[in-house]
Amino acid sequence: MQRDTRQRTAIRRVFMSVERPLTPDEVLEHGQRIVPSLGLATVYRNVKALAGEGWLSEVDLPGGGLRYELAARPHHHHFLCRCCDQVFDVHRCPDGVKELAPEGFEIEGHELILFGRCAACT
Amino acid sequence: MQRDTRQRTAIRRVFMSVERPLTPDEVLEHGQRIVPSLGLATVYRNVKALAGEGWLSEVDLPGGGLRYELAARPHHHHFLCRCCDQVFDVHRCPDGVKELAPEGFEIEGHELILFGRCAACT
DNA sequence: ACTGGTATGAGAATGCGTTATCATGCCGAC
DNA sequence: GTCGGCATGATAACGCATTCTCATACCAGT
Repeated sequence: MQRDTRQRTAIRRVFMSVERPLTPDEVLEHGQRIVPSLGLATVYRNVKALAGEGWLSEVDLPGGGLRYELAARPHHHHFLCRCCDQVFDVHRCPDGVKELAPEGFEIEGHELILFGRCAACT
Repeated sequence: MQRDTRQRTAIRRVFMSVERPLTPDEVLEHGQRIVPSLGLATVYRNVKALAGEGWLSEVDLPGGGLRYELAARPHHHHFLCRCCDQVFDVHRCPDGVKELAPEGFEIEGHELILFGRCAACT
């Protein structure tokens, strides 16, 4: 059975208040502002559970380490700031992606990552 | 000073004969067909050196672990086969990528990754 | 061919992200 | 409020990619 703990509630609140994918470390940092005793293991456990039940989705970007974001977001892509390593959402998507694959290749999905400097780092 | 060893020559030949990014393990596997005694440490050393001198470029895709490819290739993107984990080149690029960034964000580069099944795995 | 010195290779060691351990805390049904 | 049992948290352990170690091999200049 799924208990409703302060920690789990805090982690959910973190994702609902931030509109970008977070690493477990970032979740920990934000979550400790709500529950100071929050531990990293708890973050991993809950984030994995929330992804398992479809509430979060995994975001696998270059640079190692999975990030997580709310699953209930429309199709979008990501901007990775080379300065602060934060990831931001990009809500537009180029047209014609499906037509880019070589002959005989079957496209199931795509990911577009923009690299650069975010507004705060410029 | 840079010596011209059988191993280094073999590694260069591997990249010149394959038109897709390779992981160190893939380089080892292909290279051992030329120099059977080739070791993984040597692959890592040479691949890093060749990237340092600009002959190879690093390809950082989701899924962990850097891949390498010839640096002297025109702009292109990648197709990651979810079945065999090989990466293939995609030579076309969607238009208007530069215009996708949010206000105040400065784009320095972009990477488009297609996921699916390659021709051999279909 | 000789020789100095760099490159190699097998395995140990490292770094890092993630997961397991287990005593303790706290949720929630009673 | 009491109590059983899952969740938590500090830390150890793990997996994996990558790098280091060092004795040996083999380029390259003579």
